[in-house]
Amino acid sequence: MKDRTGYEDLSFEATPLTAPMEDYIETIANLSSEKKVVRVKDIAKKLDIKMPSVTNALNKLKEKQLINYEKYGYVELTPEGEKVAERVCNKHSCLVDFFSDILRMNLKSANEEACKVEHHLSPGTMRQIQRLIEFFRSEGESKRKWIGELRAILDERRLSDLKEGDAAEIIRLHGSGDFRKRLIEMGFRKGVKIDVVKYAPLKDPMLIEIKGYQISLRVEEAKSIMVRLREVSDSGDEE
Amino acid sequence: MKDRTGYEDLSFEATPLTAPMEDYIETIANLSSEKKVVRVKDIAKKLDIKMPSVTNALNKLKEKQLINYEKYGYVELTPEGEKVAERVCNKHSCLVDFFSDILRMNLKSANEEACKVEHHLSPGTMRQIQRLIEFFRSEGESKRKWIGELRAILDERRLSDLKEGDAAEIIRLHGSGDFRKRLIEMGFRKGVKIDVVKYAPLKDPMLIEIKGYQISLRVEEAKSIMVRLREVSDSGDEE
DNA sequence: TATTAAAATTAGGCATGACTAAGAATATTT
DNA sequence: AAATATTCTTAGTCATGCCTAATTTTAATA
Repeated sequence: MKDRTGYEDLSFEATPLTAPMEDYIETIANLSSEKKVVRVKDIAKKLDIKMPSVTNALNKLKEKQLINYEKYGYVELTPEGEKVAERVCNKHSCLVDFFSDILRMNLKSANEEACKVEHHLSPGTMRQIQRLIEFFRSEGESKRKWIGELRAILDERRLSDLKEGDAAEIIRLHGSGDFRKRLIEMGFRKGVKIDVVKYAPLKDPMLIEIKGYQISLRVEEAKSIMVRLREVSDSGDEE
Repeated sequence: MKDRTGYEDLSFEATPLTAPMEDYIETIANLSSEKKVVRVKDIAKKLDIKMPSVTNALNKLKEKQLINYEKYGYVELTPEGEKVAERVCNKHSCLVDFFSDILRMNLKSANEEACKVEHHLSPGTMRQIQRLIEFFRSEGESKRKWIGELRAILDERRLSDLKEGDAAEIIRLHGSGDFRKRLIEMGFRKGVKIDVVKYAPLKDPMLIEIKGYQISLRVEEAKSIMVRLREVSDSGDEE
């Protein structure tokens, strides 16, 4: 910014932070409430990047006066940085609430999705989402029934959309006669409980547990099995 | 990808598109339904970037076989590109619906916000949002009342959050006695209608029309005036 | 057809933000 | 205290995706 006023740079108009920079601030804030001191190594690990990238970013954040940081030293947010952190963290947790409480996604997915969009939504939009959440949470007799209806819809998934550790209950079977028949023979019926044990490395065959037996299903097959989430909720992340 | 199978590159695993590249595809799709032919200049204008940037991007998209494009020629999506476009456009319109119908934002804001996040949400999340929208749209006697309640909440804004052209009605006045008193003298009372005429270039003083008079208000002042949207809805984009 | 105007391209730059390789500073151990 | 390990930084590279300036191609007009 040109110094046309005669004042020092008072940052009348702070450059808005880029998404990655917001991520750094957020991570630093999280780490400092977890640990005594925040180190380059920790940040690198949390963000899954290499240390030199962190050093580089820290120098930029220092220039913007968002952190206190000396070479080889620990990292701390300045009051200004704290402000930014609070804004970002509020967005994040508001979005997590939206994804988990309203859209009924599991916490892991909710967190991932929040991370991806939190840098891109305007305050106005966040305010509206906040209100939506509050409305859902506020009590009300008739409201409860309605929310139950909505949840029944949102909790219905294809078996293939579940994640490791998710627990569900069969609602119905789609698909053509042949495979469907085999499923029924194996005990896939409405009301039967299913647990997702794990996915193969490439995420294709999925291993599920049903009635005490473990069965491996191709994802394509699992798509025809509609289930309702129990306990932990979820949303499929991949198509 | 290394050619370890002996096959040519069949793109088993197409590189996922970056956000800007998805934007190009989306823009091309939109333009081709608007116009007879799609030209570099049109794309540049729509995305508000310069032509060389477009040329550059088109060459990359051509390599990925998403568009047909010869030097100095028109641009067309390949069938593969159409698929991508459909995916992206579906996301976009689903999000617009969410922001406008559910969060009650005006179309312009809804579109802007959709553009910003459409590249970052997973298919699983989109599916849940889609269901939420469908649920809101499906009819139901008791549901209507409930939705009305929600809208009353979501349609409440600070006057400062409105956009040019928005129409609203005063709900109540916050703020301390002095300024509040002046407002009341000027006719700011519950139920009175207000139109936002325009904002000054820097968005600070806002010009509103009330009871046939035009009044200029500082944004800080307008924050203390709570209104309910009529007709066109909106969400404030700036803090 | 020659000339001008518009559109598109090439070439070269720049900011971000990641990386590797190598070396310097700090901590830890012996 | 010296030796080793860990942590951190510097220096230099690379991919994206934008830009400007200058040139070339195509289209429109005289």
